[in-house]
Amino acid sequence: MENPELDKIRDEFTEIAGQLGVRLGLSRTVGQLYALLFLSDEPLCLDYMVERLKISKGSASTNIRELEKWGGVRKVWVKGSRKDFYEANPDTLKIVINRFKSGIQERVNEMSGGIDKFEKALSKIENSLSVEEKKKAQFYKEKFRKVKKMQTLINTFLKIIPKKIFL
Amino acid sequence: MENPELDKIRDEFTEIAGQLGVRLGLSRTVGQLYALLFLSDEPLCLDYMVERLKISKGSASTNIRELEKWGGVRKVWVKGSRKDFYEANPDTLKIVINRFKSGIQERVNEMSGGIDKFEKALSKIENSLSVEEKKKAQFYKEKFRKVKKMQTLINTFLKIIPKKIFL
DNA sequence: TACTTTGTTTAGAACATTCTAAACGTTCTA
DNA sequence: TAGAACGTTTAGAATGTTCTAAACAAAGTA
Repeated sequence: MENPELDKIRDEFTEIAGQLGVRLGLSRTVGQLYALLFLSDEPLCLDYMVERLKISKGSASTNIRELEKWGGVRKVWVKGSRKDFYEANPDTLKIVINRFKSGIQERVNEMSGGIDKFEKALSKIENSLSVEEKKKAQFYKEKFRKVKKMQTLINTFLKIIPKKIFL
Repeated sequence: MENPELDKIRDEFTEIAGQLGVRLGLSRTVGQLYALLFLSDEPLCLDYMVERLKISKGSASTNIRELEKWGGVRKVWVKGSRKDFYEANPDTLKIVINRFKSGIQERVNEMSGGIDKFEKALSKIENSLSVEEKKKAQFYKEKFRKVKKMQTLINTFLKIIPKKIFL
């Protein structure tokens, strides 16, 4: 059943997937877990993954749930076993894209909040500023507006992504 | 010239930009440096940035060049000074997008190479496999083809991005 | 040539992340 | 109810990243 050549290919594939995981802001292990499930024609239990990837039970547990959170895997029930089994969500591309989108959106929105705050702060102190300082404040305001415009563009764009990429 | 309120706003803005830098796979300091230049109406020298951000000269030197590499800033020559001065590339959005694109593309291409290698390796050993193993090898091949398809989609999409977002 | 100014490189410190191992809690089984 | 089988949590180890400080290199100035 176990062929060393086939196993080697699988192991190297998971390794590459691990690097992709890191790039996506997840951990290496998350990527490896997904790859292992992606290359399996049946659901796998934690013990198996621990064995295959040579990782600890704790790490497997934590990371598989992280992966679940991102919609990368789902728990499946296997009759006759008390273990948790998992299978890969086959829609890999969607997972990757969602990971990206929410990552960007999160940060963009966080920034939006900050900018609003700054603009208010500027307006508040504007009157007490010298002519020179007023000029600077005005300059800042323009820059902030520019950032906001950028955020709007990004948000609009993110909304288009799924439509465009799944045509 | 220095107004504490204005300075506070600038400092908080650079702080947020630092977090954005991290999200983009650059360092915090890179983000902060860009923000500082972005909010300045004149080119700044390294000493000034060291002073403002309370970072070391070495860090400033290394990170400003990283930023330069990504097209975020450019060196400008200021008459009467031997120092290097920098100014922000005003096209922030383009920088961010380029950063993303090349980051993804790099990884996708790296993966493509790996997949090709795997497919060749599979073809090579195919004959020496048992019936059961052959089935597994076939299964792997299908999966690899799926990954390749995904990569093609992503590449196509990345080519569209600039057209769509700058309309 | 000696000194100053400026930017770069690098060894190691500080920090953040992610892993492991072990303790723990829960649920099932005998 | 005792023990086994699992998954989860957590303290600390291992690892990786990015910073600082200091030595260094280069190039101008006196």
